[in-house]
Amino acid sequence: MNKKQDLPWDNPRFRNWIAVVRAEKAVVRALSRALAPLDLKIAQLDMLMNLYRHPGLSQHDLARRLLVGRSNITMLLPQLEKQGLLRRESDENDRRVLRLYLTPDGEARLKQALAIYTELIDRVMAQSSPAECDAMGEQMRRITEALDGA
Amino acid sequence: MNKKQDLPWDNPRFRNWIAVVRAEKAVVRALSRALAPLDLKIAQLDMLMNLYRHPGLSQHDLARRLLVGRSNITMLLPQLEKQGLLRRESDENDRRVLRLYLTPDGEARLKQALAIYTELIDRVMAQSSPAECDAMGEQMRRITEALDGA
DNA sequence: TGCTTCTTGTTCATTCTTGAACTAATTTGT
DNA sequence: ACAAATTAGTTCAAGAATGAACAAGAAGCA
Repeated sequence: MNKKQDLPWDNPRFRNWIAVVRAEKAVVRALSRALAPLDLKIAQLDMLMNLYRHPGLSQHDLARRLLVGRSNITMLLPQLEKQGLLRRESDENDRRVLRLYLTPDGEARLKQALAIYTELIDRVMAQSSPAECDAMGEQMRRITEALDGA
Repeated sequence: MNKKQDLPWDNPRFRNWIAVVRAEKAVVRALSRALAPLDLKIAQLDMLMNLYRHPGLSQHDLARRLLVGRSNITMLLPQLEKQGLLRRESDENDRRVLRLYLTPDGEARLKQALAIYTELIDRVMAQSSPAECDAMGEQMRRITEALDGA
């Protein structure tokens, strides 16, 4: 009749998920600090990464990719635009949409940031074998799919 | 000489970590929505969980456990106190510190929230075998340790 | 064509989080 | 014992993220 017996800390799935949350938070903090010298926030880096891989993305599509609201994009873009890291071009076929492109400066800054990011992730993932790492990535992709479907 | 060849998306470690970030974000969004009917935010649930397991925690120690600033605790506590979910008692030995305890109402609300949380995590982790899940948890714990040390 | 409905991006008010500066209380060193 | 350095908690201003309400443009349908 121990009241704690049915609590989630005895559930391996729950405990393991908590470990994921803690690790993710720790990495985010480390990355934030590592990026500070480049004057880049993580949210900004996410944008640059997406625009590098998908040039010409609309603000709406970028928001969906980043899992943030459209208004968030509107508020963050001027910072990056003022720094000259990206530019907005209005679509000729649809005058509502603005298409986003990295500038050469934007690409250069992105690559500096990615060097820092990969260095951190390599260090962090060195805690596991390549096979373990892949297995974990696979699990995570399944989780994302399971939630996106629902 | 493809300029993209040395980019992190070709690095399995990097790609797998991105999968972690995306999965974590997806679960957080799902949990947020699932908790809305209880009028609880995730940050508040985190507090209640920690106070349940460690009654009498000081605000400072709670902040360290949650990896947030002390001021954050100060700002969030009144909400939970007003709802009658926890109480603050000043320590007799050290008049600077306030010790935090769940009220019976707080415990009851916490258990409702944990039922929702575990249901979600069970569903999400059902994507992996128990062995895979444990292996992943272990990797995550190693990552957290590696970063906490540094 | 003309009217309704959707969609894109912006604005605004609100909430969360942070870090620096501050007060009060305790500890340390001499 | 007492000044200096630490520590716990609070306050404040600023930055980020959200969702609702809105304007302009596009699409669907009679």
